[in-house]
Amino acid sequence: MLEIDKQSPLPIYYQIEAYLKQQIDDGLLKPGDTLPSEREFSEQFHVSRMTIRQAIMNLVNAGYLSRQKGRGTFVASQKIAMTLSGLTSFSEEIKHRGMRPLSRLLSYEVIPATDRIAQQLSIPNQTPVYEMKRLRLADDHPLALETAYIPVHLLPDLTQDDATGSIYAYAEQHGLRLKNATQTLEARSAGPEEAKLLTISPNAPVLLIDQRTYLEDGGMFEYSRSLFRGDSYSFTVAMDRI
Amino acid sequence: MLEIDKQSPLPIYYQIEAYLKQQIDDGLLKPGDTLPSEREFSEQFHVSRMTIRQAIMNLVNAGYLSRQKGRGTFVASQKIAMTLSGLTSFSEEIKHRGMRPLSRLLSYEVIPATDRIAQQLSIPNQTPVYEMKRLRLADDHPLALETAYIPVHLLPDLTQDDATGSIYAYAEQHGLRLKNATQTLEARSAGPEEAKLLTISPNAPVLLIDQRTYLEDGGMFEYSRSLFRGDSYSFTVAMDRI
DNA sequence: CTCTATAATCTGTTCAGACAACTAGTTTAA
DNA sequence: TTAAACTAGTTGTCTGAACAGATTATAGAG
Repeated sequence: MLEIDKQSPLPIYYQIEAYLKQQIDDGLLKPGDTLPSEREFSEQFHVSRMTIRQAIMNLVNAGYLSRQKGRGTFVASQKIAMTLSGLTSFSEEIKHRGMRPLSRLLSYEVIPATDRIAQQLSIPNQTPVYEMKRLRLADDHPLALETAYIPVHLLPDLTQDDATGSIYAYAEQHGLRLKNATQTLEARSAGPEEAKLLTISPNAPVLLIDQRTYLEDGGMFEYSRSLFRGDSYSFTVAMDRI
Repeated sequence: MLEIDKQSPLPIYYQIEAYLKQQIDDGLLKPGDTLPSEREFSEQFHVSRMTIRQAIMNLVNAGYLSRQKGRGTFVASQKIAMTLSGLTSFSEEIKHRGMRPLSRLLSYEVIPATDRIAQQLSIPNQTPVYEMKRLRLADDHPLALETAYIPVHLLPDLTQDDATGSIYAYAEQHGLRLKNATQTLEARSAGPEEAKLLTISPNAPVLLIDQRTYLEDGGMFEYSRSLFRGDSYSFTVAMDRI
């Protein structure tokens, strides 16, 4: 039974939201199950119906619940929720698939932005940017080849050591607030050098993923281009409102 | 200037939402612009602040706006909104890219579901399903090869003619409410027959997209597998909360 | 026993107001 | 001059209430 702490700095709706999400993740609430009505929740937790509503609506948007006017609130099928709440960090994703992630830094330098990179990052030509090439491995098997570009002025003190770990974590520790990203996927054939690094034969199919990462204030943080081995990586995405 | 119709069957928040979306799409509100505060809107439209909030929050979730506590509400960069509101129909997407979509029905039959298809559709083995193969063209150039499976009991009266047009539209006209879909993408090499139909050389890279479409009640509507030409198709997706 | 009207229950929408937390600019004190 | 305190403005959270619209169960009429 959930105890709500109205004194907590965490909002009440957030506490209820986390509680329900836990119940679903733990399997105590199964897909198709009917949830108590808003009024019942409201009395049970001694909070306003609008507060309950906010918790429920967030879970509906995240794909955990579904509701129908006049009928009630139901637990949604699980797969959608998994893919809708976008976990993006390479390390997290590999761990989630039950493998051990590893990165090898192939190169690290500061270069003036070329036309294409400047355009992708929405910055003037020749602006200094970090260029970092990394080989991504899962259980010691090469999985992807990534080239990332970040404007130097956003992270002026970044060192080669920092680049070995998670850049996202480093950025957030230095006051940058990342908000969202867009990815563009395409099928390509691997070139000779790429094939060698990924230990596949030349012209084998690879998934080319261009990623643009945005900051809270709307500015761009990073542009990266990755090549994933076609035989060992697939990408899943959920879409609403067809 | 927007006139709100409080007698309209359309909710007030929805009218405000549509009005703001229009302003953004028309370029009257540009990325980075600051919106009036909630209180100002509230007085301007003579509605409660909570109603304004609901309109704004929906647009924030759709990627059109962003907000910061203590600062205000701002128009977000456009690309994200475009990809976040998931337009999925092949025809719509091709039109959106300024091309002319066309479908050629290659085969249409009712078969008992094989293991793989039954599993993908969450139905018992051997259940009758429609199998429809279509070649998708954009401006008369072959773009994709699609094989779709739909349980017969969901659309018992489907004819070959119906299958030539939009199945989604047909399903909705017959009382089925589609809710969402998941897509899994992978890079592959084209086989000999596939290559011939797509007019590419054998072993050329193709994008394999598996799609599962769900109904409002949580049941599955369709499983389809498409092969897109790697040289002429890319797929974009937006992700929140990194 | 069947069909229809009614009632109860549910989510959806809207309101007016209150206080908290954060931001940015201004004023005051050292 | 500089730093701290204050203030006005903004979004975030929460309350309690009311009515609308959809769905389901129930009671009553035929």
